[in-house]
Amino acid sequence: MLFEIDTHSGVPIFRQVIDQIRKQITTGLLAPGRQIETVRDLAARLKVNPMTISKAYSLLEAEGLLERRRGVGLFVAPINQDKAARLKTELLDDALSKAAMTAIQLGLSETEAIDQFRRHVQESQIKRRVR
Amino acid sequence: MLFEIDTHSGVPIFRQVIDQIRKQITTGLLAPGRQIETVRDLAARLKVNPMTISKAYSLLEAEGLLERRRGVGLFVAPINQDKAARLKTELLDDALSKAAMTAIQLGLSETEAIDQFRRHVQESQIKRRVR
DNA sequence: TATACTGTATCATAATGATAATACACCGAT
DNA sequence: ATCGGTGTATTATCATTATGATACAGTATA
Repeated sequence: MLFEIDTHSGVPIFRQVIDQIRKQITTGLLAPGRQIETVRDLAARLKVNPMTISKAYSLLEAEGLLERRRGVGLFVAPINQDKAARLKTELLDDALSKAAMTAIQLGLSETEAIDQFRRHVQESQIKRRVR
Repeated sequence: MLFEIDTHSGVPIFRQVIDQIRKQITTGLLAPGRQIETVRDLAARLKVNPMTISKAYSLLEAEGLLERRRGVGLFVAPINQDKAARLKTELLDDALSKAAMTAIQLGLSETEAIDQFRRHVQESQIKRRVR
């Protein structure tokens, strides 16, 4: 479960953690029943306080995406396929609409915006392959 | 100079204000020499504390995008075309790369990602026209 | 039954962001 | 010279976010 944190973005760490895990659950990268990285491990890896991770996990549990097994750890909750799809659409629309609005605000034409976006998609794919 | 603030995004208000004004300056929507909305006015419109706006403006001044005229107000600074272009590219790349990464993380193919993005661009254009 | 893991509660502390109310220096125009 | 408009400094207060250190209940396993 690899991801990074941007400490300069102004977005709270626990929210970034939540966002990343949400993505990984909706795509099935984190499958239901699977145990997620322990609080202490993730905290150490991100060089962040354990309580910050615990907070993120607790909110994800309240959201119904994680399940707690006392003394054992936190696991990905079983998830309805419809719900997963809805969540995924929500995350996607949010990200894309923000970017689209920025491109339009910056005065790009539809074609220009899409060309630029294509470039970034291809770069992202490369990064992903390299990992 | 119209824009909105999302108080639920976790991103500080003063940063959102800075982002919006940066966009409007780099595109020339806010032309050099033009006076920007007063601290008190913008604060009232966004229903936000004046000092929060003052902070945003001060940082933009430190960045060289605004100029102070004592007792009068803040004005858009003259800006090198190269610099404007560079800033614009920076803002655009930032927005698009984030969105692209999200789309890829969510498992979309290049074609799917672009199709979805096109949809959002068209929606943004409509919103813009309506205003 | 120890031991070593889970998550989390509980303090205290600190930085950051935002608010509120007041006051001040500055400028332009009446 | 006064008045109303600039931005901003000041002081106090508050919520949120994050840290650090310590401690504890629950569970699995040796």
